[in-house]
Amino acid sequence: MTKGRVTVIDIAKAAGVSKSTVSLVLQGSPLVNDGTRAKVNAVMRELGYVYNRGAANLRQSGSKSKIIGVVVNDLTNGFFAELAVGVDMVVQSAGFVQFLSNTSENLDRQREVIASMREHGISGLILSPARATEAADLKPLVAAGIPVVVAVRNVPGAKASSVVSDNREGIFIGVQHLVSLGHRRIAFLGGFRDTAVFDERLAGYRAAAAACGLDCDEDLIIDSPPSRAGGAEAIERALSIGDKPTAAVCFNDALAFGVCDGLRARGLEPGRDFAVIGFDDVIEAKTAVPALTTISVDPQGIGRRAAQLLLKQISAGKAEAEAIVSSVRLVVRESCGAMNQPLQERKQV
Amino acid sequence: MTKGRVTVIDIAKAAGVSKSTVSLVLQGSPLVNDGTRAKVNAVMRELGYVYNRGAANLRQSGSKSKIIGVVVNDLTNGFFAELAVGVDMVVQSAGFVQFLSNTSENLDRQREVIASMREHGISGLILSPARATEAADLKPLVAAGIPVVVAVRNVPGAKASSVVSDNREGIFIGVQHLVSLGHRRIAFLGGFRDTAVFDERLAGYRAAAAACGLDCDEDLIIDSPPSRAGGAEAIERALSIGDKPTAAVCFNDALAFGVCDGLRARGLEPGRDFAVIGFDDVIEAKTAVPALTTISVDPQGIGRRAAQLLLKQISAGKAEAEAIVSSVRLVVRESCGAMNQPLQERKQV
DNA sequence: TTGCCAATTTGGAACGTTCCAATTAAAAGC
DNA sequence: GCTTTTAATTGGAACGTTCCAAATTGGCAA
Repeated sequence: MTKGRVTVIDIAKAAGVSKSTVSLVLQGSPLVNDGTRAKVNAVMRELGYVYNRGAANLRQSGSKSKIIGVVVNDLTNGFFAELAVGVDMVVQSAGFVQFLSNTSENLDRQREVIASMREHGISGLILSPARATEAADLKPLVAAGIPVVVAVRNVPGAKASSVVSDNREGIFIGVQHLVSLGHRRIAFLGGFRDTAVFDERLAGYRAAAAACGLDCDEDLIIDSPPSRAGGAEAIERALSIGDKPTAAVCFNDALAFGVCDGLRARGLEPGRDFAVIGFDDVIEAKTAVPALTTISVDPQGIGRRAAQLLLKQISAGKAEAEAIVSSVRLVVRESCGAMNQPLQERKQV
Repeated sequence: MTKGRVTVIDIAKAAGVSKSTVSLVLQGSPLVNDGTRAKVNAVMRELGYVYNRGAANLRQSGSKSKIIGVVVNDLTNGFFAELAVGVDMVVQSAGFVQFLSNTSENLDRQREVIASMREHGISGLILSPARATEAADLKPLVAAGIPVVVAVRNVPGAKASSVVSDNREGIFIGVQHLVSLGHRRIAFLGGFRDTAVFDERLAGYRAAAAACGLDCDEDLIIDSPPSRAGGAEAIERALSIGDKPTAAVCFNDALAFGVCDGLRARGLEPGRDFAVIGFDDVIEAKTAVPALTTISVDPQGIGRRAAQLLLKQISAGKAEAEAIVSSVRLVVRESCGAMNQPLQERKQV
């Protein structure tokens, strides 16, 4: 209840030392005598001192702010929430705090948020970019020597590190699984064609088709918004072509649910009459009916790895960009129809 | 690519004015001549100036930091993620940024995180407290005159504002609904007895029982961890008593799912042989089988309100504590059995 | 001319820390 | 006893901003 806040000078006065000594104690310097250190610490506790990081950052004007920025495109989505949690885990235990903001896929907001974080002197940024983010959006950051790690979605051309899941491989094993269940006409449904993730997943589809000797009919590749509604729309189009598919790999789980809706609207039961595979393994995937077969990625793991990479770059001063791909795995549930097969066949999967 | 970062003094030199003038421009003061302002702004853009909020905060040593801290107990849980998003929405549009951290229900971590936020000079805190948080944990904050709003869970005895959902009313209407479906033996399952939320919900249960003329048998009140496993355990105990219940209101949705598991393990089908009502309306509630009848609360709305309240208190300098209760509503789905009833009866619900 | 007013602008002194060079105190070497 | 070494401490100058009181304009009435 003194006038203002209690500063290092107040501590110094009360402990009978100089402010410099108090500062040394604060930084855990070995130069200071144990007795003095104890005394100073005692006084600090007594007076209820709280460290002013702002002032400290000002002086040691560098990347020592102990703040790392985290910007995600959709925190409502459990996937990205998990990502943020993963980041928080490693960031917190390294004594940093995280500035977290949500852009809701809005590029302008993303710019604002990043600018604001710069003003606050973040020492690094982890970004799960909003759709259509360009390298130019990250340019000022990297130019200022602030390490940036993009996660989940790549930003083409950006000179930043990245941690993304193995999109190509994921769709590849999905298609492979469907082929092993006897499907030959397999559609690739959903997603925006102008995104890097789409490209990678489509590449996986093409590679699998080639590997399994399927003819890769362009009619079977259908883009649409990666949402539930987009899924219903996509399956509608897929079933309107001449030589109909009997199975589909979907851009993500939300879209796969929409595909299930669309199938039912046509009187087809997903998992029995048509095989569906999603991507992401969101939390609802296992409780939905039918339970969704999907490609599981580990968002929390991606978050952790992104944070580790960022911290490494921060402490290294300046490291060159590094790209990590996080592996994925197929989770077989009901929507692919595998559960309908006789047991001896299922064991082969 | 000059030596260090570009400061207000660099701008002043380049624009041929004094640093004070630049500062005035920065703050949008009406004192400065339009021509000068334009000139300064141009130079700032040209030199790539970035505002140093840390330095500013240092001078105007007050609650002007434009940072608000948000601490949630479990970001993995979609409920709290939504809360954070709600907060972010209003906080961002007020020109603040949010420091978000996750405590994972860990009290020590919560303390660390709050301390860290204080060091960074947050101008307010929104806290969804970890279990067993005590008023003492918030004491230093409020003593320092930092506005605090607790959300979702109340902290008994804390001199802080709060935004919580109407727990009492929620369980009340849940029980009432079950009674309207003909149930007389209704259990209250799950939750930790030492929490404020438990008390409120139990009070709702008791009030509804009294209002509907049920005999409120203490055997029907069973506490357990509010998790899926805890639900299975709770229903097990509930069905082992002499005069078995035919329905249950559950502490939350996760627990309700566990109750469904436990019922099935006993050969009972939830929704047909036993009515189950959850609380929270998590995202899986509508896709589960049977779809869960539950009390819907609006976490994003709570977040928004909490943020608005906090901002109000920040700008007001010092306002006294205020308590907001956020209303809830019953979402009737399948697990309560209402869908099995003839249509004319359902309309009464 | 002189004085006065409004409109702009400005130099320093903060803010709370860290860092540097310099100082002091005590111990050690000759 | 005198220098040298080591250990511990210290004052003052930064850091980049805001704020205050004061100064500089130009116009305009007396």
